[in-house]
Amino acid sequence: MRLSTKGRYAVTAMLDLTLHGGKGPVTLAEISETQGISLSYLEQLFACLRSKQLVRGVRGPGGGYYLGRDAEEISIADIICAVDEWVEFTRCGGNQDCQEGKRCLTHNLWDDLSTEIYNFLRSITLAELVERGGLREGGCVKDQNKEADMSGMNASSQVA
Amino acid sequence: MRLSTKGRYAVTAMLDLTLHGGKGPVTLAEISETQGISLSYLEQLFACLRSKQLVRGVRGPGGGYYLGRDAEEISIADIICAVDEWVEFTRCGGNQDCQEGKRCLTHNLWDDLSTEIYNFLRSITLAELVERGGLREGGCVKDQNKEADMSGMNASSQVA
DNA sequence: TTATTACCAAGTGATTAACTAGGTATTTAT
DNA sequence: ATAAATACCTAGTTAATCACTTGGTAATAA
Repeated sequence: MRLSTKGRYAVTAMLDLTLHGGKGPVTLAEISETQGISLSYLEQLFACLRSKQLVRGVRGPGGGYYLGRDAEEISIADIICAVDEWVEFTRCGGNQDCQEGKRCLTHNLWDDLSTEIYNFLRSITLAELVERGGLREGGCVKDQNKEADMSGMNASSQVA
Repeated sequence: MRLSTKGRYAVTAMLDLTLHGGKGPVTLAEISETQGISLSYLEQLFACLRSKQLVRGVRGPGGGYYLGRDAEEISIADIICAVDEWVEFTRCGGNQDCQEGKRCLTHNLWDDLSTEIYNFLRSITLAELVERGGLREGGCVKDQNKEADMSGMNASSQVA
């Protein structure tokens, strides 16, 4: 799993699309203006999203983009995987041709972690994000100061 | 939150350190050999880890690295944050000087998501990874077929 | 004293991020 | 039929980052 600013741009743009998509298609020019992302860069991101059927483009005046399917059926993982390549990390290429069991162990551990993160991101849909106006409802952590928040304590948010 | 191959290298190296750290310090040369990471690159990663007190170096023959504190008290988030800079994404710089409420909304949504991912990674310690020999079996998410699971993402496994 | 290790700094080629420039194709409005 | 607005496409470009190489210095056990 790769999680970079590129993926954030895509998620943010898709959130914008979800929020404004009710009143007809949304143009990239609008998203560019609202989110402060260059138009051509958005075009590139949306080319990726379109190839995965996450968005649907309508040409001509009055055109723009719709979500490719319901916001309930688009996960954050879908979006990030569409624009950020899934890079394979292990040297043994997924095969079990490692020299030592130890080496395979660490590889497997990472693979599991990677899968765990993926499943977590897949469990969050655009619809949920918009419905709840955020992820923290009720007991979740409030993080006004991120630095202070990281320095201590456990605030385990229960995940799926 | 930034999650790249650099962070994976660091996590893998720390896992190696946790696994072999019981019998005295572990040299970077050993990790380099076992994990297939260049020695000098490891040195750079461990300089970051050391500055955050996640590892402790011992010089001289017979030297190497220890974990900076108990494996129970080192989270994946600690490791990734040590080597991958936390890049601020939003344009308004965390301030509330956005033009529209809508824009702030998407920003907040992303911030919440980012925090959620961070909390998730913070909830997983090195000790847990090693104890359980992986993340599956019982804990967070049900066991599943990984291949079928990842069919949604572009699994272009190009290996260096 | 010597070998072994951590530690440090500078540089390199390849890749990526984010953007710019300049198009073509399709559709609506006039 | 024409013009404007939009998606869609290709090829750059600058800066940053990745993973690594080179070539050291400092501390310490044998």
